[in-house]
Amino acid sequence: MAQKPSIPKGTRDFNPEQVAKRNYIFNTIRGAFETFGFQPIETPSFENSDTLMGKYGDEGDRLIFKILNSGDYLNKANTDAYEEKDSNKLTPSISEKALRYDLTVPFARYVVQHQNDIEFPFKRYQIQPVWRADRPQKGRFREFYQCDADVVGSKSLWQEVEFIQLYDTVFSKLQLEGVTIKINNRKILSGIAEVIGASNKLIDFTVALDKLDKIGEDKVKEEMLSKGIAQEGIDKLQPLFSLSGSFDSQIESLKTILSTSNEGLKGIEELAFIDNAITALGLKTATLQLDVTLARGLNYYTGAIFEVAAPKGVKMGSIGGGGRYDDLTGIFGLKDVSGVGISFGLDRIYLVLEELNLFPEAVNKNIEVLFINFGDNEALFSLKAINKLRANGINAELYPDAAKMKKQMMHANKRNIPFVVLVGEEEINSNTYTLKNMVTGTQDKIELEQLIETVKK
RNA sequence: GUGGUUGUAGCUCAGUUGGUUAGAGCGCCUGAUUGUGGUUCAGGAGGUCGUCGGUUCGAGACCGAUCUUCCACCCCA
Repeated sequence: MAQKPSIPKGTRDFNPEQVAKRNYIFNTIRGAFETFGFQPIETPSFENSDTLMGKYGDEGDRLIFKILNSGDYLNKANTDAYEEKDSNKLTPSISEKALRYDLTVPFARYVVQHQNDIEFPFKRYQIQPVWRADRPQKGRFREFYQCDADVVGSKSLWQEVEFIQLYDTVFSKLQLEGVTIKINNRKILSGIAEVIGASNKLIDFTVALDKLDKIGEDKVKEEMLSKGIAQEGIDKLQPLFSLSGSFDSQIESLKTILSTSNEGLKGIEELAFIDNAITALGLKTATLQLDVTLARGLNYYTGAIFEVAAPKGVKMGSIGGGGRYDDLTGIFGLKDVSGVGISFGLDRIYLVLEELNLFPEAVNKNIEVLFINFGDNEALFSLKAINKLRANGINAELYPDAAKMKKQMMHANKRNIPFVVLVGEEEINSNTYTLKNMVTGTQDKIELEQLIETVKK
């Protein structure tokens, strides 16, 4: 009757080694967040559907996991929608809750709900799992962790500057050198759309533009044309496709292209400010790159847009993203609270570190000393010593059963425990301990203090 | 949501045009060795071939459905 157990597609179990590695990343990110002055909050795994639906676009709505109502949900279902087999119409009547899709929208909800208790500007960080009903593929899961840091209540561009430094700090600490922090600005994208007369098709326009390095110039033009953007408008984009070179020179070219758009010029000004600051401050290992084709999260970003690409040669989608949203809390009724934030994709960073072999050896907090169990008298004597080792910060344990010695040694070996201590009748009588080094295979009969010293090294 | 791909022992994989009791390496268990693991030697256990159904005298192999894996698209961390 035993059924073969399994877990849902796109989810994973983590063994002790994997958890240790994940914690290493979590701790690095958390440490950086805290030194930058962010404070932690947590929100529920699931929210009311109204809070999430409609915030991520149609595509986003499709990817939100809906939770079926409890009880006799069909009884209260929208019968018309049921008859018509209209899932979108039926869903709200049978599902009132949904799993968190990201950490930004729940944060906006949090800010609005607790606005009277929050001292602005409010810098919060949040490290929790999110869920998406996506088809899994490389670096894409249905359950994964996001590590977000956001500031609300300040329009200062110094925040953008700090976030770029935060990215640089975290990836440098993780020894992940050579990441590219791409930056763009929604205002520039709006400006370009305005210049080519496609203001009302901003999303279609940017989605197509975003694919430039993937499908090439011709295909991008094709897609724009098919979305109803006029040929003469597309012709005006020509200088954009050949845009290259340093941050500065791209800025200069953009000034020409966007000379007739006030909004576009504003975007350029913002980017120039950020770039000047970063140039003056310097980055440790990351590179800041202006990428006008970068178009993410347009359903709520209004200013800067960030995306972090793994070092060259690593095939992986973005390992971080973020941006400024001037009115995210507006949809929940709180106006004029500007926010800006970034996110780290833990699971993808993990894959990248694994691929590049960048996890430190020491992440695995293993037991260091195993005491062989020879019987109750010896066990009691051993535990007294173990208590002293533990008090000295040494991870030590006693094998629980007085099993065959071979079995106990084998256990130590399989767990990669570096030291084994043998305490039998002989040792008890002379108040000594036989310490065996499992790597070299050598062993010595020594006193407890000496044992502690040896293991500590 | 669209297209493709994968599934055989705990793990990595073989398995000829459908033909008897489905194999290997590694791992696991027992012993050589009752206070010594990692090496060696001897022996041993372990599979309803993802699941359900169909074709056939006969299916691990062929067909269908379904689940799962990985990949691309859409979108995204």
